[in-house]
Amino acid sequence: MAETARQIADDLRVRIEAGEFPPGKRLPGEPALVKQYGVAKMTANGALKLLVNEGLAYSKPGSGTYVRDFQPLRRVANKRMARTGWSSGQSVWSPDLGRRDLVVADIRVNEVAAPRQVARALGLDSQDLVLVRSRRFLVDEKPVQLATTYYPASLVAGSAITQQNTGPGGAYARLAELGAEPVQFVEELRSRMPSGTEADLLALPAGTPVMEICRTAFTADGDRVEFNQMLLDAGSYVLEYHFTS
Amino acid sequence: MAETARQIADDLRVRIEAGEFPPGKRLPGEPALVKQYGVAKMTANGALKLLVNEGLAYSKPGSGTYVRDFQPLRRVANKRMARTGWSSGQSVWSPDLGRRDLVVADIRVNEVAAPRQVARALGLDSQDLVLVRSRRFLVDEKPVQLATTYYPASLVAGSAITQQNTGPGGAYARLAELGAEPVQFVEELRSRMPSGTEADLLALPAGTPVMEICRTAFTADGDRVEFNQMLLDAGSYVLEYHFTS
DNA sequence: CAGTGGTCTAGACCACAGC
DNA sequence: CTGTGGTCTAGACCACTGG
Repeated sequence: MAETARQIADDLRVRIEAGEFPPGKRLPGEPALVKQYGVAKMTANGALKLLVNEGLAYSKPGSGTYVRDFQPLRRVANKRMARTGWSSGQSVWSPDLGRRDLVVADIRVNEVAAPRQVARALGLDSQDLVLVRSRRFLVDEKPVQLATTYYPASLVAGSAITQQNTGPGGAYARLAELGAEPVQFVEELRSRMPSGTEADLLALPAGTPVMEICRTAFTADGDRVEFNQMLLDAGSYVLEYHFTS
Repeated sequence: MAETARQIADDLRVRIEAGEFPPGKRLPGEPALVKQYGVAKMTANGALKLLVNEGLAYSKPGSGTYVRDFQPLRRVANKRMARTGWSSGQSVWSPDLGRRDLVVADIRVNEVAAPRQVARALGLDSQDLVLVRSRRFLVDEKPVQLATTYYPASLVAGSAITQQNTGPGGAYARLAELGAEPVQFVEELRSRMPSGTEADLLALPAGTPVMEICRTAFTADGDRVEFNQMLLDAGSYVLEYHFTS
């Protein structure tokens, strides 16, 4: 009686966390909330929308509102260091991750003048040409990551990096053949809410942030040979970094 | 004329990105939108709420809705590696960050039985005691980070780590004196929307995600001596990682 | 087909800002 | 004090789901 949308949402949140509504379970619908709490339909809708915007639930129009479940992928930035023995600690999240396939789709390759940000990252002039490879990664048909990679065009001209299929070992193997093997990396990472376009491309439910990663790759000589801009569905990923200090 | 909330928000977003409304500028208010687009007040409110939930704007009740501006801090996980010459590439975001002071507040120290997650991370039994240090970091009076650090109680008993002030060089210097200097680290990172409590503690505007970092610290022998759980205001931080592979 | 979530309207009341 | 954002109501229409 005379509850507010926020209070109804709080109530439901408590019951979700208490396990009354396990992941995947349908929450009480708008008509039920209207009857139970004696509020208007719009208020009930607002309460559910709060939960959705918090990323706790998602709604299927015409069907219901359901508790979300998380099964994030684990992205280990530096695999080689991670393999050394000392880092054998247990994972904090998603320790029992089944191995799921990462499918690459929508590969596009073209050559453009270096955008400002890219030129600065790679140490180029803004008139210099860069090779752009963009692609989309899917897991179980669901997009989880957009990636756009830039290479100095003069460096990779004629190599398989300019093809859709970069060949065995991928782009890094080709760079190594060109005498420009990347061995050192810097990643800059932000998190924010997605734009509408980004939300569409990643098929993001409301209430899901994205993680934006800008990775610069260096050769042993300190030359910058790759700039990779990634956009991850934050609900689909746990990132892992290993380092010494 | 019969615009929907989403369309109005799209319109405003375009104009924001075009520079018509620079950061800090007040957006057209609800009454203005009602008149301009011929919609109901609730629709105008919904349009502005969309922008707020995207993190593009914030509203000051009684005053107006304003375009947000970002001035993130830069957190470099491994400072030592970052100092080496090869990583001298330009920063992608916030290149001209002024040096702002990170103030520590609300330090609480106590001893409890290890929570499950902590026990697993530190390789302890759940009956083992851990020393818990929790604190809040502020920049310009605004909270930007919550941190809770756990140490095996038997390791740090009697040291200054059990005090509010850990002394010169901080906790790591004390660990080094105990023969347990942390030199290797694993960080696991997630991003998600905050709970209501977390949003309050960090004074987060709506539409701001948090980044959750779990860091485990190892000695050269591979012993785990610290577990640090951090919660960052995503709008206030850019993270930077350096590594080889 | 009935039930669901999504959205809009028109009007109302409140708390707060800032003059 | 007036103007602002925040929220609620009661009723309406739509598109979609699922039996």
